[in-house]
Amino acid sequence: MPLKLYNTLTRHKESFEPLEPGKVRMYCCGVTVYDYCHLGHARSYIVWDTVRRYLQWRGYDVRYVQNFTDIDDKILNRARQEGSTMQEVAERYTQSYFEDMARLNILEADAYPRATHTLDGIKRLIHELEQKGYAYPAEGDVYYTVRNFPEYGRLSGRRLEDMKAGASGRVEADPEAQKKQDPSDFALWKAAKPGEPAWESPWGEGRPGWHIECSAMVREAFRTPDGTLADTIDIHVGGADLVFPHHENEIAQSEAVTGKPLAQYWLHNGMVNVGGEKMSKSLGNFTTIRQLLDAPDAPDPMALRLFVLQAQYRKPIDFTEEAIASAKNSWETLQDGLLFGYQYGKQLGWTDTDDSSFGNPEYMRIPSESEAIQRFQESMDDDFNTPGAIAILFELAKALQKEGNLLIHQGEASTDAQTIREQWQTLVCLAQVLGLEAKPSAELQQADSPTDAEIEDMIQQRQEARKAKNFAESDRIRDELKAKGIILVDQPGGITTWHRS
RNA sequence: GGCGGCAUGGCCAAGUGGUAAGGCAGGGGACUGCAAAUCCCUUACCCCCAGUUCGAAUCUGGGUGCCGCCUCCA
Repeated sequence: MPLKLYNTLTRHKESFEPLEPGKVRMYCCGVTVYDYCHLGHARSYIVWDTVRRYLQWRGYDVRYVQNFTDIDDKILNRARQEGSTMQEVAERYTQSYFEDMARLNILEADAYPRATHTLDGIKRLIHELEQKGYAYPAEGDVYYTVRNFPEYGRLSGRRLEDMKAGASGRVEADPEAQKKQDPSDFALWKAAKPGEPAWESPWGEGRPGWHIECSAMVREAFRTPDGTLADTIDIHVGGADLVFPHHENEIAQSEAVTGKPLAQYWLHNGMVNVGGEKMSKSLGNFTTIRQLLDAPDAPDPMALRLFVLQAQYRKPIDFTEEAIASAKNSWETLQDGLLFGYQYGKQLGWTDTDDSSFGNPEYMRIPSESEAIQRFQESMDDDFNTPGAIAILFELAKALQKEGNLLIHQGEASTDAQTIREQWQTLVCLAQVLGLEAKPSAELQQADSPTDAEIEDMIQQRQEARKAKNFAESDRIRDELKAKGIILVDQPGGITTWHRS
């Protein structure tokens, strides 16, 4: 069964065939570093991180590259506001990006090209476009001649004529409009105004337009071993709001020069909505990742990850209190399953629970033909159907939950230890493919935690109170132990068992 | 106005021709002094209308509603 993915370019699910067998070249459009990332960013990068992990799990050697846009009007404005520099602002939010993503268990890319480090490549590309007749200078700016690229609009499924109506009105207010030969043309290079950061170029001091950096970065980041610039990569991803004009323009820039497709597959993630509306900076309805995760009663970052992956990546998701609350509870269930081995492994007679490799998926050998894994792969192969994949995780987690409960309450499981072990390891391995991981908390033995003997003693006292039908006293003892993390379970026959919560 | 997408139980969400996965939240029962925990059971004809078919949530046409893009945007 092949992996299928929905290609925005064709608007169909297609079988995935990398250019080079076994290898995947994947580029993700990153952030403009002028503010903290919000939940929209979180979704996008969780989704693409998951896609990357899955491709790797499928055996592909993936090169994953994601850029930082560190030259931009918005960064500049921010710097002006706070009397800082573009570089300083960009650096700060680049760092905050890494911090936020690490919390969400998003793996680092293989390379993080930045606009400020790509100036040579950008200028070379603009020069080539100029030579081939796709670009023209105008008063220090350089624009792309959209009319000369017949394929323009193919990715976003629109024609130039159709866009005119909506674009008028706005375009006329745009000061750049005077310099453009056509309203659809877009800037490749912008002349610097006095006091703005600027780079030398054949067209005068200035800075690159937004779209050109990605075209230049893809060429350089995926060079062949002999140093030849890359023409085509396998997968290009980003938010659905980048389809037009950003990705459309990237295609126009790159393909006009190379004559080859920029990417074989274009994948786009759906938006995060708030009250049915897109979460965005301009609407002001955004919540930053750190706001959510640092709030009192904040969800575990994995709960946020779960919230995102519980919807298929192309569909919009609504960010609500209720949804997060639900995700928190869901994560509890999954987390208990992931920690099962740490909690019950010894009791089941597993001999390796103290090994340093215990719980590490890399050391787990699970039967790849198992039903759970087959179904997991089937779901994920269908355009990364993470909700379907997560359902399998829950089935495993619930089965383990049941066994754990039986172990606590009856002292033995209903299945043999080896089968349970396989279930647990399967769960841990598959969850890791989705980036969902639970780490055993380092035995936070509270200082006031009573010893086993003390607990037994108190249970004995409570037993006597119960015999005397002094239930107020027996309940008091039970509550006292509960406050110390000891849960009592009264069994039929007057036996009381206990465990630490 | 143009282009595209979505509409499944209280909430979220899979399923794309054979009579509805999963999560969250509920309900009932067993057990219990009570509770907790545990165990068992349980909740949908898939927006509307018409059509194709032996059979449609699933295909076709029409309608309604919501959303995204067309301006910076993940």
